[in-house]
Amino acid sequence: MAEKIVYEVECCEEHLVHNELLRKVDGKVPDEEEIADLSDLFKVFGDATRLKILFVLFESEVCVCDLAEILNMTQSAISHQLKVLKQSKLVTNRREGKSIFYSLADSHVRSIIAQGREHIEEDVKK
Amino acid sequence: MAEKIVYEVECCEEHLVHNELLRKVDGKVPDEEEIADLSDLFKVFGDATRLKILFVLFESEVCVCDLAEILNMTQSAISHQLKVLKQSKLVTNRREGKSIFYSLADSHVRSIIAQGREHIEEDVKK
DNA sequence: CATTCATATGAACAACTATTCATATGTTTA
DNA sequence: TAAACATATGAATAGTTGTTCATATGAATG
Repeated sequence: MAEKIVYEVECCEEHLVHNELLRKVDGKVPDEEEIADLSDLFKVFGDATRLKILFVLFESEVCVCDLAEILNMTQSAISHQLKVLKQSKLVTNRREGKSIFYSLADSHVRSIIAQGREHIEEDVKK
Repeated sequence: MAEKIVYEVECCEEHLVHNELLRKVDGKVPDEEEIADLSDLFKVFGDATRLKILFVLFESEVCVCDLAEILNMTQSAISHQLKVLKQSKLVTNRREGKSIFYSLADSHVRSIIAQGREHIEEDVKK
């Protein structure tokens, strides 16, 4: 972001705290690349099918056809989504004979989802 | 999910641990409504513009036109995204004269994003 | 080694989403 | 109260994404 920050803001001239604000923000917004990586990661969590897959994997290592059965979806749809999950390194897999077993790759998965659930719970309370 | 679980799995007949697996998973995957709410929440994080807005708001309460300047985007684009952020209760706003100031609504925002960044960092290490 | 089973993959299509443009709403000030 | 300013919003469009269908790959088995 740093390269794009305009150091003299013209709008809202009344409160000229704004240049101070710019100094404060400068360097705190990650660069485009990290922002892109982050948003790509959250996009992966932003799909019902992928979330369901992750919730199943919270309980156990599971093969593709079992995932398809449990979630009542086609093997192809599950396989496509597992590919996405693997590309973002949220899951890993291992072959055992004909089957391929998937499992969680990372502890952040649990905490990210846990925080998301907490946020939603708070909405209900209020 | 509970209502959709098939209790007798036919695929991969070799390892018949599968019905045990189904018992294990049963009830652990949140229902469709919670899954939808969760994925909707993560979709909000899954956009570069909205992430940048949140990073700016980490530093300070900011009005719409300053956000537009800082992020070098049109006021309209920012306004549309602020609406999305507000609908998911990630930000709040208050009016001060002609300006409307936005700020973070929730502490989960920081921890969700922090966990996301940690996950990405790990990728770099390995 | 041909067949079967489990999974992966590419193309196609429908659904969704982010930005732009034009304009509306609401507040202040001259 | 008209003009100027800050923000919001609706419609349109281009780009993205998830599923399906058909098919390919790869391992086990008879």
